[in-house]
Amino acid sequence: MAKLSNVDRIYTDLKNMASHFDIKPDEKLNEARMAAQLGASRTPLREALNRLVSEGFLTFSKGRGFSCRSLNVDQILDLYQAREAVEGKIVELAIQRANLSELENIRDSLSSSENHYHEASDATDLVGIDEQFHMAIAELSQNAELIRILNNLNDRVRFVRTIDLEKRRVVTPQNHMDIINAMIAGDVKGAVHSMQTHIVRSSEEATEAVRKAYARIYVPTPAT
Amino acid sequence: MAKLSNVDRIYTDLKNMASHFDIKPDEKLNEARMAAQLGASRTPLREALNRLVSEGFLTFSKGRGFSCRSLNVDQILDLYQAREAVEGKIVELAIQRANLSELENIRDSLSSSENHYHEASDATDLVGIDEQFHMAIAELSQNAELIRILNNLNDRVRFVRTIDLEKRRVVTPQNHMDIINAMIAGDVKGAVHSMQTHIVRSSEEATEAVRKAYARIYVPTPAT
DNA sequence: AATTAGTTGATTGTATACAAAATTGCATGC
DNA sequence: GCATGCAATTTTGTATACAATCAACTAATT
Repeated sequence: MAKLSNVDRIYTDLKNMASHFDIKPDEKLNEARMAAQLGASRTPLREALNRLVSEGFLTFSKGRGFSCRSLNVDQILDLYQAREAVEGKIVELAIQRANLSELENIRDSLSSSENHYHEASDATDLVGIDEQFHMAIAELSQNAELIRILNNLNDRVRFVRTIDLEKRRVVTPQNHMDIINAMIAGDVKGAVHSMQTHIVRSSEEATEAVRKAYARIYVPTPAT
Repeated sequence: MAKLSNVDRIYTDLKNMASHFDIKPDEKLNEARMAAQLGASRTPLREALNRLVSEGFLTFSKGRGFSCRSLNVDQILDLYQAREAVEGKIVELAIQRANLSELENIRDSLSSSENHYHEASDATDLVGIDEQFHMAIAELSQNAELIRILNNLNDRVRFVRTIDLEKRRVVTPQNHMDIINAMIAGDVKGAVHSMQTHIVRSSEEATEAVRKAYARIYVPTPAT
């Protein structure tokens, strides 16, 4: 409906590639080749690349062009900590501003998706379900800026989280239930604490996940 | 030393213009005219514009080009709330990670700049001193992502804060002293609370400040 | 053998041209 | 008077051309 510009399309494609490290960490990317690959000229490509620089997916240095961001544990931990800050505030605001039925809706869709947690075949789905929960709460905060920041943070940790879940296969729907129940009870402190604990727990796996992510990036999968 | 590209220069200029609403809220900007004004062609201009879209200074819609973001109270309050979230976490991390002398340095430069608070002729200086304090603490958090987000938030509220201080002429160095003292004492709860209170207090003036900002934007100053 | 200078090739940086789309102004009809 | 449709004009969207810069390689000098 809302017309998508060519730049938007290129931007989305590139963001996916950068998120999944299809462009390898620190790898310089060739504009002409990439433009051809995406079926466009360098002009709209570079516009999209500039957006991604501002969003932390790429880096740029004059004369040397664009490179994928590097992948290291410190950066990932920084992102998780930023999520703690942002989502703590989000929970606080959501409790203030949401009405009961909105919160109950989230809780209900949570119990119904509990099945999915066990059926879900690949880690991508698991991460998707988790993100959906967090974004649903974020919407209730009614703070466009926090939503925007959280979206960006999610985009940038998604790959590592997916890799993490791929092997561990452990997801914690109980955490989600604790969070939403505390919110329904109006227990701000408890809800914020549950949320932050939930995120910290995820981040603790980050070190190992980054190592796995590297293996995944540099040893191509046999087939899909 | 670090070579600045043309795009970087244009980007910086445009960001200043957008920050100060030299481009009026919701005003569509003409690329050809703007390019001429900045002494460049549309190609690097559009690259810079795309960066600013990603950073929340401008909006873009296909076929209609770029516009300045709109200015309203809700958005400003959202930004202040995001600052609360981010700076709360920053204080927490800075206490964990900074050594005593680093904190004492900030305290010392604070007392020496107290003079400036009274001498400082224009509101721009006052806001600058305030931002410097907040960024100094942010550096001690050693979290690049939180620093990055805070920089962006500061850029986007600066104009309104400046307008606010211009008339009120009231700045609260005591707040800063309370924050840094609590940090030196290792009082995490107290420090976070002081920081957030400090920000909330500022945000309470936002409604009035936005009104003043509008007056400033649409009634050009006689001369400089 | 190591280092530096020079040369070549590839890649980025920017201007410009042109095509596509949107806006404006005007005329026409209701 | 107001809305509607069409033409003219402006503005945006993208490709391409070319200039400036960088990287890689070779060759010469110490």
